[in-house]
Amino acid sequence: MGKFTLATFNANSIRARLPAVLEWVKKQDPDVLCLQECKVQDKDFPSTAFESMGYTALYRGQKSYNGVAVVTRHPAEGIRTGLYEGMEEEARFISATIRKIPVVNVYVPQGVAPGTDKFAYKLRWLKDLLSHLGHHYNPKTPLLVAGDFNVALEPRDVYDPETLRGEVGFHPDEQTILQDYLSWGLVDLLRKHRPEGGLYTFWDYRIPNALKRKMGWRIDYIFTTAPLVQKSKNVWIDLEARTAEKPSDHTFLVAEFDL
DNA sequence: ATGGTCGGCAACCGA
Repeated sequence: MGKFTLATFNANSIRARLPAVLEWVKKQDPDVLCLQECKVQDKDFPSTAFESMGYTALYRGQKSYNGVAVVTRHPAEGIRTGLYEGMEEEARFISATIRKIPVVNVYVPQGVAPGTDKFAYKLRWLKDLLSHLGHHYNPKTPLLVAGDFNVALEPRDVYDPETLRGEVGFHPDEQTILQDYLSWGLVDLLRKHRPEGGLYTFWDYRIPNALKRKMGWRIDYIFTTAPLVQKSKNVWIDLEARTAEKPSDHTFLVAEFDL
């Protein structure tokens, strides 16, 4: 028995957010932090900042866009980058085994708008991620899948479901695929613990005072399989992290386990 | 009230 916490955060540039992320890590002391949209090439990733706090950073980035990282204070093995063979540079997928638990961290394509090539790519990416999970893992064994999925699954996951229905991020074609993740055996840990609406992890910068006006989306997830659902003690969205001087458009989602 | 995002990176693109 022992406490184990995993958090996920779309940083929208790890370099712009580094002081806030370091402060959060220092305060919350997570075992594992999954980051998305690091927006930094590997040679410039601020790994020493995490190392000085006793963590190891695993990362795959590219210039300007995307980029994922797993920050861990335990040894990691079996590190994989790239959902597709030969597409590691896309920098949307990183996985590693930590304390014998496979951890998969993803930044799902945003999709732009239904009907576009990028939307079709998003749907394919979501399907291929589930295929990847099915090929490599078993829902009867421990598995953690975290990240920015860029999809709100249900009406309670957005501020105005009637208006937003059919838009990118709240489209039935996206939701149908994400529902297949649940059918396969993944559990949306936030919803195991917190069924109420109004819980969001993303606020569009383009909507003024979106946080204050409660105009958010819940598009970040921590999924896990049955053996870890049993050991899941609590899940929360950390809104205090949004009070930073320059907040990301997302905030931290945290899951605590008793392993 | 005649404005209204952010980050990367160098003119806009992506979110």
